Amino acid sequence: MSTRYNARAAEPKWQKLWEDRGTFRTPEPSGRPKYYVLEMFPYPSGRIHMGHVRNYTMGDVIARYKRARGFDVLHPMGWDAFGLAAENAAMEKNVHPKSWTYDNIAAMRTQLKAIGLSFDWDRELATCDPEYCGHEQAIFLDFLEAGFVSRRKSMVNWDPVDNTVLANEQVIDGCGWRSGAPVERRELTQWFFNITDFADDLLDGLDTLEHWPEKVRTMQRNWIGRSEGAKVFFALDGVAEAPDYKLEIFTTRPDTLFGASFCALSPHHPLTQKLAADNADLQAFIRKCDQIGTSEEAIETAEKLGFDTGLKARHPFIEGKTLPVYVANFVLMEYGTGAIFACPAHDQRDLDFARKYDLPVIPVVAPKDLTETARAAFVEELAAHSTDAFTGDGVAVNSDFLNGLDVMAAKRAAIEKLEAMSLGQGTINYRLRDWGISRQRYWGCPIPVIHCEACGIVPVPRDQLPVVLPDDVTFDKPGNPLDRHPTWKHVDCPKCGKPARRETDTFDTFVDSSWYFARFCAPKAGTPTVRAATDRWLPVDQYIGGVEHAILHLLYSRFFTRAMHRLGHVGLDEPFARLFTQGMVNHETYRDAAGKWLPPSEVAIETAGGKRVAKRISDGTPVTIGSIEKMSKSKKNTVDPDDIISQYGADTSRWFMLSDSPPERDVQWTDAGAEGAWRFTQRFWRLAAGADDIAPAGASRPESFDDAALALRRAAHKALDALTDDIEHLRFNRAVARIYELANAISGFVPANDAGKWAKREALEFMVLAAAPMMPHLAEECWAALGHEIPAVDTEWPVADKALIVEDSVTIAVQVNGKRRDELTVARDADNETVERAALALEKVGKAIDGKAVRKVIVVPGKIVNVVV
RNA sequence: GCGGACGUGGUGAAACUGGUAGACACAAGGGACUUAAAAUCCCUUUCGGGUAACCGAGUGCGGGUUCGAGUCCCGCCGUCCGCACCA
Repeated sequence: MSTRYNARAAEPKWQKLWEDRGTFRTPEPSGRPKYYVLEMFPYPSGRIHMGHVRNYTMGDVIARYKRARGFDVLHPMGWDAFGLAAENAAMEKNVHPKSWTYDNIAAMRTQLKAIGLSFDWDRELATCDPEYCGHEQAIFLDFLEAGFVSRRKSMVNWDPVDNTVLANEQVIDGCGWRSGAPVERRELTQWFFNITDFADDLLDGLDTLEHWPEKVRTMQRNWIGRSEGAKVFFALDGVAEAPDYKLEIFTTRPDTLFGASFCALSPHHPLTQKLAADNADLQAFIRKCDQIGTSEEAIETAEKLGFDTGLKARHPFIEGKTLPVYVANFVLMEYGTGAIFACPAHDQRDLDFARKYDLPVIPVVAPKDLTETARAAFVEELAAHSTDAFTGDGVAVNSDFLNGLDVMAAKRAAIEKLEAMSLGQGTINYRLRDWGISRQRYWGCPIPVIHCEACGIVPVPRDQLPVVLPDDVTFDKPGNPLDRHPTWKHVDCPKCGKPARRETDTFDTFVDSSWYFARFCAPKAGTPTVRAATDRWLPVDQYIGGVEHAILHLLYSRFFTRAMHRLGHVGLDEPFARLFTQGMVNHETYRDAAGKWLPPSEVAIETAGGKRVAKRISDGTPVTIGSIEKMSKSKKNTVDPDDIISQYGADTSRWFMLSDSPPERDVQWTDAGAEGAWRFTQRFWRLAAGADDIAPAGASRPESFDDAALALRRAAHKALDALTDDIEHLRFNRAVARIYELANAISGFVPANDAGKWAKREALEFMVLAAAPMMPHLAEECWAALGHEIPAVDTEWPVADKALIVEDSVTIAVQVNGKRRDELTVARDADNETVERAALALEKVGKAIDGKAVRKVIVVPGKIVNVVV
């Protein structure tokens, strides 16, 4: 044996062996239980980063562990390959998005393979592959036929410089994230998935996802934002062009209608727009509202502003009463109907507005159980002075037929009355919007429809799929290259044969990632999915990824699965049975004297007088050590996995990513930590491969063991048992600690006889096999050195002997008045009386009792004795 | 503002359903081996007092429940995340 473990030589060797043997190829149905492990697939940016290493290592540990436990494992990998970055690269570096993307994929595949991940590479796919696109287009056509898709005008964020639509998250402080130009609101005809039709189902489904983080479920619940209430129609006086105009509003508090003091319209409400057409003051007001901006700060400090339209709305319940109609900056067109009725007494915003414009405040709900006088005082105070609206539960007052009812009952009664009068109806409103999927981009999956003057929207016939992107495009001009391509969009209508126009918008890339998990079940099939395959593998048993996808990707995938279920592609609604969101990888930041960010590779850290001091390696100038932040290019605090792997090996990186921090929390990358992990791989190697005082492989178990050997066996079985449980629960940092414990136990053991040698081999084999999912290459190397022909990866997971885990005797703490005074070793099954007597006999206990009368003795078997005096 | 998570040594963290707080690792200090260094091995390391045995304090702060609280309850303070004029 050489004295050093050479990861650089060993790792490729074992990777090749696994590949040659087809070890990780997904098995054909075998009757064994299945397990589908999936990590969110990456965007092929060109380089793997440490976050990927962490994410994929966690998945790999599970995949390898489940494989060893006898599961048929599906563990695929692919590429979320469409997206804007490829077009930006095309513009900046003059490379074609396609070659840029596929080159990146090739580079990243090589990097991922160097980590030794147990993917079935035969199932690899990229969402930009024409086959994948074609199947996605077929699913879209299915959705279209099934009525899950619609096409309508909607307001979008339009970047006037880049000539493209921006997603909400691409708008920063009202400007395009790339161009910096102020974003315009523009009305555009767009394709939508009717996700709101599934809103209730998506909401209810969350209750079944018990193995999802509560946090993610809450976020989705809030995002869907279901609220029950009523639509109310207010007849308007003073709309000259439409005397019968009815203003439709949404409210969750129909019980407060008797407290209404005004109505308010969004600046973007159609009626507002109509009124503004010949009203310059209103136009100016609308402009003022739009200028306030969308930053959090602006919204938080924004004053309530209103513009009196002069219109009057007729109160639905009070004959002859009218309410002024304002345009107000705090009313959003995107929510509800874009118009409200305001009850200042019971809504803070309405109250702020009413106090500012001196509108009436009419309390119609009072706290329960107030005396007559107290209630009158409450009403008086709220109406006249208070600046705090009363939003709590209570009883209706000043509300005619609602008086005396509590809020819930009053809501119901109000809705009933509105419905009877045909002035409104109970309704449910969602915050969730339909999913706009049109993108005016080149590098995406083309939407497979054709626009014909005569026939309208015509789906591309299925035998003409996939609609592929043209290669000959230019990026020298802003806007969508598909749109200005000389020939691509010109096609004959499949229905009437006349010249027609291809849809030039492409899908939002979230569409691509909404079904890839289903495609992985049968990635080569001629149909988008194969039902037998999705039935066999879905749901994904363990899905792992970052929390940043808690809402969009996961919600869209849940929607897709439901829609695909109705069409028979899959047989279930929820694609991901268990979800785990892992934390980020952080690193210290460094800046030079000029405040410029420096990468860790250019900085040397020294410890002087207990303080850490940083210097620039090149010239020794001082460097400021900054805060610990998520690794990012902008702050240059990144560590390249390739560098780490070439320096220490993949197993060291994997080990370090799993140790110390709980997987759901952020982990800090430190050089010292990485070195520590590397030192341990070496120690592990010396311990396992260098052991010359162990029994031969396959030797039968001795009849008896001396105390030291028995203690080692106990330690080994205990560590194995605990580690197995830790991996089952994804507590990788604890699993790592168990390996350290076991290694420490083995290090301190010297066999005194053959039984001892046998015990040491057993412990070493446990250690190697238990570490194998985490450090697979090192484990193989050690396993072979221990004399095994069959690779560790094909060796079954060892099972701990429960009899060895339970100790015969236990050490328990003895407390006096809850304070620990001594400890006591007793037989595991000693009865309470014996334990109590032994505890009281202890010298230190007697001293602590100090002659006082013992009032009570609590004995918790196997845990503790507490003497109360 | 609303919702959620969290707060434990110099550091990352353990502590299952209330039962010996600090496992395991990093860092630091000391020692062994070596001509020397690297590597390795051993020891110390929650804080305060004491040579020591030992004593006292200790899981953000203040209360409470309990024989017993890092863990449960109430009220604060702080950090992080999500949402946000949602009618």
